[in-house]
Amino acid sequence: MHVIFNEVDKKRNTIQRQLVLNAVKKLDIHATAEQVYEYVAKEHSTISKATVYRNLSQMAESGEILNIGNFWGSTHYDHILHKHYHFVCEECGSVFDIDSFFSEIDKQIANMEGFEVKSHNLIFSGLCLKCRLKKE
Amino acid sequence: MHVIFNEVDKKRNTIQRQLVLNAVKKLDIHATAEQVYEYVAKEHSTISKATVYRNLSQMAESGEILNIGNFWGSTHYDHILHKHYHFVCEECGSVFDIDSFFSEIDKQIANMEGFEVKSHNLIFSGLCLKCRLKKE
DNA sequence: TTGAGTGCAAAACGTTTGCATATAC
DNA sequence: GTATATGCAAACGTTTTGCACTCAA
Repeated sequence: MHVIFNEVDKKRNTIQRQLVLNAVKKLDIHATAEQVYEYVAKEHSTISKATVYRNLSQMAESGEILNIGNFWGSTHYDHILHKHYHFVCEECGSVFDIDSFFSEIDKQIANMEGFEVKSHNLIFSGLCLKCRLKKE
Repeated sequence: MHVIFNEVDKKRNTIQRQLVLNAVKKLDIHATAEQVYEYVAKEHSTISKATVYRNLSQMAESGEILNIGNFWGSTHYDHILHKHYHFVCEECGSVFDIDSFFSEIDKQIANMEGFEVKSHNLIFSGLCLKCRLKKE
């Protein structure tokens, strides 16, 4: 677990790149590009959204972070790299980690259908604790 | 399985509404709003995209069709209502039905985390047969 | 008759792109 | 020095909205 991604991918180690990655980690809320932008802009107000988008896409491509899908109209990123799932609250849109993983099911589906299954993404939805309590 | 959705939801039975629902069924490709629009426009050229979007959202809300998520930048809809999963080809973007369903896992997650889990969405990705064969 | 549904055009939204400039290497 | 990354503004594709009009009930 000590791969230096920047060297592998030959990416320049810019301040912006560091700030974007740091934001995803520090925010720790499965942040969107917008949330990362707002966070980074506080300390480095000249950063542009394009740079945030470019870095997030690149880092997801290289595996430094994870693109966990599009919920509530935006792409969310995760800094936790081990395989796990997510829960999205249908009321407030918050995203939570679900620390389970079914490693066998890709093979099951591949055998059934003849596809080359490379991965799967499992999203639970419902009400988070906060919103559940608010409802009564 | 003979619920008359229009009566339940008090929706007017417009030509456009019928055409949109029919398109989702006839296309049978987990169509996007754009695909539904193009299909319907062939027989009813005056329909507007806004009407297609409005009807798709409404029908997904009421349960007449299923919003199966946002892949490749667009929301896809399914006319098959029984619980099942999907496979998205990362090469061509085609969406296929996977006729499996793990009915117990919502409860497992709920017990673990204290959320009110209402449903889950499982998306497999990889290469479809066509794209797999094209690759060699 | 009347208000839910429509068509249109404009706007909103998230995201990507072209280009001149800045900077990491 | 050079080419990659940046900032900006403009463009993009998807989806939503305001409004006057239409038509299903």
